[in-house]
Amino acid sequence: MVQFSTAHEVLTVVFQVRGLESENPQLSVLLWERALDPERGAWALPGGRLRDNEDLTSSARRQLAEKVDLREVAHLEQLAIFSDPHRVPGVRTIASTYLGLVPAPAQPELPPDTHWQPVDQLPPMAFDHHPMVLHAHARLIAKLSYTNIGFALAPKEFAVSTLREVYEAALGYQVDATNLQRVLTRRGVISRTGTTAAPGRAGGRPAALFRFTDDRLRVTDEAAALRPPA
Amino acid sequence: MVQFSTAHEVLTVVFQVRGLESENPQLSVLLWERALDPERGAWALPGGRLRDNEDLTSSARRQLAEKVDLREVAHLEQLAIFSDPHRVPGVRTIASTYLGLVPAPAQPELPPDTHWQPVDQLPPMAFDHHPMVLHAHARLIAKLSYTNIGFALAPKEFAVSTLREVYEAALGYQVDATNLQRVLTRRGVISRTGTTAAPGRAGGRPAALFRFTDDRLRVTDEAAALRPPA
DNA sequence: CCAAAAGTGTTCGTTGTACACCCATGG
DNA sequence: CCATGGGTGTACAACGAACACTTTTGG
Repeated sequence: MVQFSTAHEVLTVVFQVRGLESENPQLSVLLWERALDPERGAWALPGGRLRDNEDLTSSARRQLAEKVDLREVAHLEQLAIFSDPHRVPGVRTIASTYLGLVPAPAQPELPPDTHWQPVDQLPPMAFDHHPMVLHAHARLIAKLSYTNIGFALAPKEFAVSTLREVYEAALGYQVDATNLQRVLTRRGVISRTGTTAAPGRAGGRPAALFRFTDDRLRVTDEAAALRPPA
Repeated sequence: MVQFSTAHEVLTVVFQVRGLESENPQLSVLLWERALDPERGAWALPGGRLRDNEDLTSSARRQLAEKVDLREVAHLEQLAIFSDPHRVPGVRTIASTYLGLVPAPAQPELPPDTHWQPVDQLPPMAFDHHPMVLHAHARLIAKLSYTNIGFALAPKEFAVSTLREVYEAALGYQVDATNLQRVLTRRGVISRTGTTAAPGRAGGRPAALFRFTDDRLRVTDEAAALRPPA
């Protein structure tokens, strides 16, 4: 029967803000370089075939753990399905894409063919993986505005200035630290730990430390317009 | 090989606001009643197996056209994938769900086993189709707030009071006609046609007619917070 | 001229942005 | 005591909700 000649793969776009302590932190994607044809030398998203006894989310988690030894994914969500019959050569394969986020300080060990690539300098990519990254990035930018999704990118505890760097890297434009704090505090997204960080060698007032109130995705700005009557 | 024993189906949650000219319009879903086991007598979403040479969107369109003779779908978008290995008995089947919207005046011919069911009075449903409908409804409610998605539910031309009924049915709560007009006009979502509707027999000022400016989905309230600097 | 339906205007609170000003620390 | 970075306060504009008021029709 024809309907059995279709395979299903799961591909995950994993983002992390890297270089926080350096001059310019950057949002980066996890990619691996294909050693074999087709598309030898092109960069691909981590993932692979779906197994019989697992659902898609488990599969995404397993692939990341097995193939790139990455277990510190703080958030994972479905993106779109790519189903063009000719998106890859050979057996027809439908791809389910996921968005995965890794907190900033984590530095997992990576296999030699795997690297973090800044999202604004993507290398030539295999198959239809390039639009997948763009789609994931767009989703991340949107959700930073109306959810607490930043918890999955930021360190456990952080100064507001650090959080600003995380947001700037992910959004791709400058953010006012003052207002970032106000907006996120008003929404209950972040809260003070009570402790402070030591100032740098140049002096300056010690920064109050914050943490994200929740470590699960929450919508914090439900409906801007046409909300239910009070 | 195990990975070939998986089938893929497309299921579409089709919504329409019905009973606009009557006393209480309701948002309704298109469902058909299963005549055979498993789940005989339960209500199911329209859809079916994916063919070799079509992508998911084409498949959804084809299924609706073939099975329920429904061609007037004004908007169609991907929802989630349901991939629990045991979500249906027999061969493992992954379900891709779609949200479809049909404009209010359209009254397509339906097969005898197919009906429009009000979303707040859903009958017992087959497999995992019930959460799919809830998911689609939540998506619709959210998008009514920050996109022009109403174009796919409303008639071509309409008075603001009619549009209010559409929004109220879809959202499930009361909406102020004054503010609905202001918000949608300010965003450029609707615009006047220049013509007016004849008043009813009880009199009253003739209503100005509007239309949706676009007939494709557009985001009209991009980022409420953390938007790029001017 | 009155009821009914539609449309306009006004007020108010909330949210988000921009920016000036004050605070705490190291040298 | 001053540079540096952190934090608070204030002013302003935009948006949306609520509601009173005016306009236009049929009887």
